[in-house]
Amino acid sequence: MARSKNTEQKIFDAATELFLEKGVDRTSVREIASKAGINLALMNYYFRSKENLFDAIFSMLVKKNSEELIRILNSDLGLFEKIRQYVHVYIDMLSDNPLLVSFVMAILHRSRERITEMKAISSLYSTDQFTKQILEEGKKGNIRRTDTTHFFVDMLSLIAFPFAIKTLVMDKNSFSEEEFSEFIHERKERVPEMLIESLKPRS
Amino acid sequence: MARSKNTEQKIFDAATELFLEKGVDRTSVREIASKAGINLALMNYYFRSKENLFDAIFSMLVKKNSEELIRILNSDLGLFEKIRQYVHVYIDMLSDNPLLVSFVMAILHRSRERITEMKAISSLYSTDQFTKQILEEGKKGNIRRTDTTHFFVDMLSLIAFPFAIKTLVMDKNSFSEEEFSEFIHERKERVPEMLIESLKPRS
DNA sequence: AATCGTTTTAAACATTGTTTAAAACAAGTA
DNA sequence: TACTTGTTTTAAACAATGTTTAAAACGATT
Repeated sequence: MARSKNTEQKIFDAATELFLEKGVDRTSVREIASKAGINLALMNYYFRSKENLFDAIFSMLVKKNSEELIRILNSDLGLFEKIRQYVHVYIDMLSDNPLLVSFVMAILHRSRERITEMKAISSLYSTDQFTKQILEEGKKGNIRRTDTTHFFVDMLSLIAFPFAIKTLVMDKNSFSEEEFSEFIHERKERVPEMLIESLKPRS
Repeated sequence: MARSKNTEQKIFDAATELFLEKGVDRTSVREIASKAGINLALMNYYFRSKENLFDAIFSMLVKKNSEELIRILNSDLGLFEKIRQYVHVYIDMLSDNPLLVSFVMAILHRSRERITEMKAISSLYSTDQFTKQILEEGKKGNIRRTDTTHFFVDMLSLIAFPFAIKTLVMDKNSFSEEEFSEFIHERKERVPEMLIESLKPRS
């Protein structure tokens, strides 16, 4: 049996917090060990290396946060309502974990060559159903014919980027944390309307 | 006189390339010295520390790339034409330096607490003229009344974020470098039209 | 209480950013 | 030339990093 309740989990939790807060490369193993209250070498005992620990944490974060989003995309909601729900849930999720975007961005830059092998990433890719829906509505004439890749990128950009530049936005507008939250809250209405507007046939 | 042509510049150039490519924290001083063909200790002789060298490089990159953008924002172009030019020039600039966005994103996460003191950043803030223009056009009824902060964030998001997730977009769509360039090229028309559309009075 | 596999520990290792003190150099001065 | 002065370069050492190792401590089974 384990001597203490669950050493592996303690390492995992401490590292998750530190990685999100300070970034992987600026978090030392000794810092993780100290926060978890364990011996330095136990990190290498349970996870083979710091990089391996990071991979595990990254996978967990992506999986935990992407499942509900994928469910919405693959649901049989109407297109406009689906867009509204997706944006709403996505922004709420990032509001709960505002460091997630910057963290993922940093990772995309940091491990560019390893992206393809990071299985967790591909779980974000299930847009087939959503893509088909846009194309069909286009054929029916209910919306403008739209490049689905562009549209999805537009949607992700409007949702996620503001979190990545949170510091800049707060600094420039002298926002408090509450004011930034309010700003983000407003985007839950604004972004879907903007996206839907861009889909409606030209008047 | 300097023994070799310009050691300081050689360090600066080598570090710039490596920082953009691999990120600051994953670039060692010995690697910089090796690439620049100089002794290890010269980095600390010319720049006081690696962090200091990074600050100098970051300032240079921001200044070099932001001047033309600020000029456009403060010009007396009509609003729609100004938006078209801004997006066009910005995307061209990022196309020439596609690692810039990820680099800046990583920095925003990495040095969150130092952002305010990074003077270079504030040079991106000169949006007063642009903001005033949007408000005035709104009053005149030429466009919808729009929250200027939201609009500027929308614009930046649609311009910059696709570069940050370049790897994902290429991976998902099996894009070659050329195809990604073409994709980005298309956004130079798409993004301004989407933004302008969102400003036009509801039909 | 003896044994076995698992978990934890302290110590050492190579590599990182940084500092130091001496050497090498260019330019001016006698 | 020979000598001095200030700048630039060098090699070596430093503390801190991620990692490995071998031994100790532990819990469970016999």
